[in-house]
Amino acid sequence: MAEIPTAAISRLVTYLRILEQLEAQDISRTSSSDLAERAGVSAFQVRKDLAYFGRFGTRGMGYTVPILKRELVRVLGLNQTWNVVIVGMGRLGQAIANYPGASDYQFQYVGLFDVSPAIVGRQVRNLTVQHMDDLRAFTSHNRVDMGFLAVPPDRAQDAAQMLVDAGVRGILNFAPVVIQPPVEATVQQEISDEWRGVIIENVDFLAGMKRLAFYILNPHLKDAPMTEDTE
Amino acid sequence: MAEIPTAAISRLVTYLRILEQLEAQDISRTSSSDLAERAGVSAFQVRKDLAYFGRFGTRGMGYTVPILKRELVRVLGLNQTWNVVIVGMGRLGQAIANYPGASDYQFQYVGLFDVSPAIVGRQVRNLTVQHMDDLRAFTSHNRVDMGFLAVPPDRAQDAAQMLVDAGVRGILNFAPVVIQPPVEATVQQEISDEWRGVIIENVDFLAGMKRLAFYILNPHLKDAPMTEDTE
DNA sequence: GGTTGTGAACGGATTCACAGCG
DNA sequence: CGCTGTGAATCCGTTCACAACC
Repeated sequence: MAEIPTAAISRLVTYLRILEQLEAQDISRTSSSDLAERAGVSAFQVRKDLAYFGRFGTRGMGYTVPILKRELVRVLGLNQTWNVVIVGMGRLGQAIANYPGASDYQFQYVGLFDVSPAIVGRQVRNLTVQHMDDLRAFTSHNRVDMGFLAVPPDRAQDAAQMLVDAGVRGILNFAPVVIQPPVEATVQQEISDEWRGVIIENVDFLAGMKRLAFYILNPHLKDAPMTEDTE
Repeated sequence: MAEIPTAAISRLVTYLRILEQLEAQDISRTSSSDLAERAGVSAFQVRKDLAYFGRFGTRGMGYTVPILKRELVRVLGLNQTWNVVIVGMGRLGQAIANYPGASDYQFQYVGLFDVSPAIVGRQVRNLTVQHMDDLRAFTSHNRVDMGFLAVPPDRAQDAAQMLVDAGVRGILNFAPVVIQPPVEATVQQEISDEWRGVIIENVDFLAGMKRLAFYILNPHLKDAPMTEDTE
């Protein structure tokens, strides 16, 4: 399991972003070494990462920006609509909802939820924040693919459970906690079926801050982000 | 270079968080398998990760929560004060500034910066947002260890350069771009000395969102986050 | 000539088995 | 006897060298 390195997927996202920039600058051709330099990795790495998914270039020529972009969009599953709910509409949830770029690839916020009376009912980006109690009813009437979790740490596990009960297929967890499938107390293997196949991805800013502190104190342990000779 | 896996550092941060929770629950002892279960990794992994930095347990007994916590705090460099400036005080910057937990380990926001007239002068968490033009003067009068970068993508590289010029030792980059040391146009190896040793850590929510999309479509490629048998 | 695509080699990270010690 | 700490073994990801091809 995991024949394609997870790190490769992160890099593909980076390559795609670079291709968007190239396209915006009307640059129509690129190469593995050009991409490598812009992405801060080796050209070998670029070619290997792309090779996991197909043959997108022309030998002797390089890659055509729009073609490679289209292929990466397809590979990453960004050529389809993703319906997203955000759970937790405090400052962080609002920042996420308003952050530009999510809609570029059909990520659509279809529902916003919170429990605080001060927040429920508020208008954010032409959506009205609903109460968490209404999440279940909402998802039974609307397709929801992902949930973004922006609640306080002590609420995260419960909120994640509600998202899974509501049938989301993936959770982007912003809370600094490890989200766990429940360890069903009495009956073996029962509740956890809902969790089977639910993908959890973490975006943890406090952890990033602490890693940064560590690497400032131990710079030699950091694999330098490659700049000069790319190959 | 990189005798200690970078992934190990991320896991140490997780262990530390778990130890805080245990302490809050007045649990004073734990073990590698207990930590492993809570962190979603194997017990081997926990022991190996800790072994990179010392011997913190007692054979036959396990670990004492406060002791292991203290040691991890020391290892991660969290037993000292870190002075932080935030560059970019839009919604995201404000959410970061107000996010609880940063001050737990002496991360102190000492300066907030932006370029927008609508934002400069505003009061956030008993600090007044200053103009980017004043960053240099500010850092010459105040020690600043890290910069958090929460500006729009097209501003990120420039803002990073300003932070480096201002002498920060690390950047936590929230913008969806690769921050690069400058490729000094004319003279070889000149400007990039300032960049030598500057650590860059990324927290990219748009990338997380796209990885999530990919893994929802290709769940078998995701290394399952370990739950059941921990060893 | 130039650049991609890829099997093989390498190195680093995880897993394992067990020695060490309370 | 139990759980840690760790050298050895394995596995996986990155690097490499070069064959394939425009």
